[in-house]
Amino acid sequence: MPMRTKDDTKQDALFEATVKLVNEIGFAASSVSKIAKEAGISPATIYIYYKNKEDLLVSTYVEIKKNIGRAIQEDFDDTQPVRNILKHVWFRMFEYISQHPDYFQYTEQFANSPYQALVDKKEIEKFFDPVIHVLNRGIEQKIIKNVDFHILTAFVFYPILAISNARVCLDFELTDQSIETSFTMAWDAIRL
Amino acid sequence: MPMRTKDDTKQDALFEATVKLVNEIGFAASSVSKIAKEAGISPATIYIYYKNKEDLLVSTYVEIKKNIGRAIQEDFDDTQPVRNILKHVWFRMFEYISQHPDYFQYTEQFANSPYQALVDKKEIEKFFDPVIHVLNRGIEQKIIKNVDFHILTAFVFYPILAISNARVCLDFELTDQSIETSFTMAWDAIRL
Amino acid sequence: MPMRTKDDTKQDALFEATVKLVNEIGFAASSVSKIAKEAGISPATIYIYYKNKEDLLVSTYVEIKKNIGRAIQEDFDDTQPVRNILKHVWFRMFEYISQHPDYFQYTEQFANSPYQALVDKKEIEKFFDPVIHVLNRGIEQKIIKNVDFHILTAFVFYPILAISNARVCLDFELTDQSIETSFTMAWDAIRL
Amino acid sequence: MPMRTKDDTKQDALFEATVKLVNEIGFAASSVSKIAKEAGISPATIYIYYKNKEDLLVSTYVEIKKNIGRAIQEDFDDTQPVRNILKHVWFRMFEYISQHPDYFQYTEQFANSPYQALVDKKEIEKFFDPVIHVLNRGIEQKIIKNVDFHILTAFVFYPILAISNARVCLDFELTDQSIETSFTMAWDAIRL
DNA sequence: GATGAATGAGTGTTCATTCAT
DNA sequence: CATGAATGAACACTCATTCAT
Repeated sequence: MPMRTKDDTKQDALFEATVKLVNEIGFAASSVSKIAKEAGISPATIYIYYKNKEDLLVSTYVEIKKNIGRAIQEDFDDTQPVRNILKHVWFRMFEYISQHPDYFQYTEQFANSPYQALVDKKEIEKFFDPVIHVLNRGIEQKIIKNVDFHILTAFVFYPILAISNARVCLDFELTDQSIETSFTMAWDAIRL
Repeated sequence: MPMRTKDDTKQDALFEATVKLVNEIGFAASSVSKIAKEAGISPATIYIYYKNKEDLLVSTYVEIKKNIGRAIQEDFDDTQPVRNILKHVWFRMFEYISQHPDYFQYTEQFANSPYQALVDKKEIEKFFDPVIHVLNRGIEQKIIKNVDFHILTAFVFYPILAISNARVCLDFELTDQSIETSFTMAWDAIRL
Repeated sequence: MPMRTKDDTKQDALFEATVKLVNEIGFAASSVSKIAKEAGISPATIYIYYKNKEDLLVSTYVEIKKNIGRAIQEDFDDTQPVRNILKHVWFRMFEYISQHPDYFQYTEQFANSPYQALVDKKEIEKFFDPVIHVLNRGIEQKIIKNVDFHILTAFVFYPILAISNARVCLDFELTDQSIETSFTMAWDAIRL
Repeated sequence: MPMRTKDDTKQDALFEATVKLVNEIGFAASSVSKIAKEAGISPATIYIYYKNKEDLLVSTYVEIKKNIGRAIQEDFDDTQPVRNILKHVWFRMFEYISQHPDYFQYTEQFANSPYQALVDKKEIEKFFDPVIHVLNRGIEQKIIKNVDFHILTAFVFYPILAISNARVCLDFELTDQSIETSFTMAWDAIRL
């Protein structure tokens, strides 16, 4: 949590530099000084905006998660049927990852690092509350299988990550048709 | 030309120490000397068994993947219907992850680290050939949706990881019933 | 943009420590940490002033060579006859080596180490240009034998090193008379 | 001083490997294991033939010096006039260095390393006794300047090293004529 | 005699962080 | 607010040497 002060451009540069470097050379190799150099500032300056390296990395993660949460809730229409809403959210998420593969990749690396333990899970879940709400509604309406929330997301959203990962890492190409099919598969998995 | 012989227990200890430490403190923090200390040997000794740190980590990963591949092919019966085989494999994998959460978690961390790029993907895929074969058979028999292999696995196997991850990281409990349901969901996702 | 300024005394101490240690324990044994300890600074600090160990050693060499070049050109009088100039230079060099046996010994060790290959030979030769000029003048005036510059210096200056080396290493004593004779020998070697 | 045992070929290989490696990568970088690998034997085997690394390097040096001493005394004819003998020796030495630039370069590196202090100077000088004898005869016969032996060799033999070094390191070419002249210069330097 | 395994001590270098300016 | 200088601690790795076989 940065203590917002004068120079927002520095903080933005820092955010971008962190994501870029972690994607390029990995978590372990992304040192404070390298990030600082990438952002065009002094290593010491980082400690004005963030408590320490951990804080920088965690804050960057939370920031991206917030962005994703915001993105999938754009044009969110609670009056629609459950399937429509989920499809909307699903495509929004897919789109976000496609447009920001670097942000997405950062979260993937982060989520499998020990830093993950330092994140306030409640704060993250907050960003995704509306989606949880819709899933619960689907269960109540006997449209969706009555299983734990974790299992549902494992079939709805986790595959997006897997597919995106394959796309990013293995240069695997996706047609519009197969994206459409993918959502159908997600829906088939959870619907009653 | 006689000589002192290589000590198999040392290499085993090294394997276990690597997995344990990476799980406990993460990839980045797992230094060669810490791994050596955990294994009860000198850091220098590691370089007798492995070319360098990278080789140690990659070899450990490949070893686990090989184990998983072996595990899911136990009692593999190609004469069975596609669904039965997949269910068998699915449960085998679930069981393996449940019994070796540390091995599994290591692969998860590894797969999202920059080391991942160093693995010979073909070698890994080899271990999972029979499964790929069954999926293809399902497609030919018009039992399974005709989409890319990456997408199919994203819905069949990736959710296992997500669910297991939740179990490991969030102490989320699973009933036999919900495991059963989970496979049904995987199958519903991919079946025609 | 204020900052802490670089400490000139540190770099001087580093220079002296490098020379001293290389003379005492040799090139191979002079590790970065030993040099740092001798200079009274942290090993890490060296990397603020020099790119790496190689840079430290090469820079130290070039610095000494520059000093020698400067020393032998003091009171250099181009209007004098060739022999007088050479005698002046010869004695200046002899004096420098006598007064700075450690600097001189450093260059001797360096010149026979693999680091030698990393030095910009042109840059070094620049420091000795006037001397080369005088030798050429002597050749033109038919006072000095018309042979390659390398051979001339091999007889004029290289013996100084040999004699000085003997003095430093073997505690061999030199009288003023024998120094005088030594120059005569150098001159006899090259004069026509 | 190796304790000559069964396998002389191993010791020869060791000698050649040591010289080769020191020339290629320098003194500091020439580790025992690298030398062993170059010689095609185990590092441990070196300790059968030599007390330690130092012993290996020093013995190799002494061996080469002995060879040089032997070489310059070939066809040595004590009945000849002083100048003829010196010329003979001078050319023999020049020839040896030309034919064994690697051996020569090893001695140059060694003589400027701290190992040099470990050599029994008397033992080396022994190999060159006849030459010293001739120089003394020249002084007695008032043919050669009456100065210390170190100064005489500094002008007779040291320039050979300087010229050879230039040849080896700087690809500087020598004609037969200039070799002839070089000896004349050496002689001019020391003759009365 | 000869080996590869094994290691404590050390290598050059980078780290996250602090501090005087 | 922002900096480059400074560092103790750690890094991955190699060293010379010993030892059981």
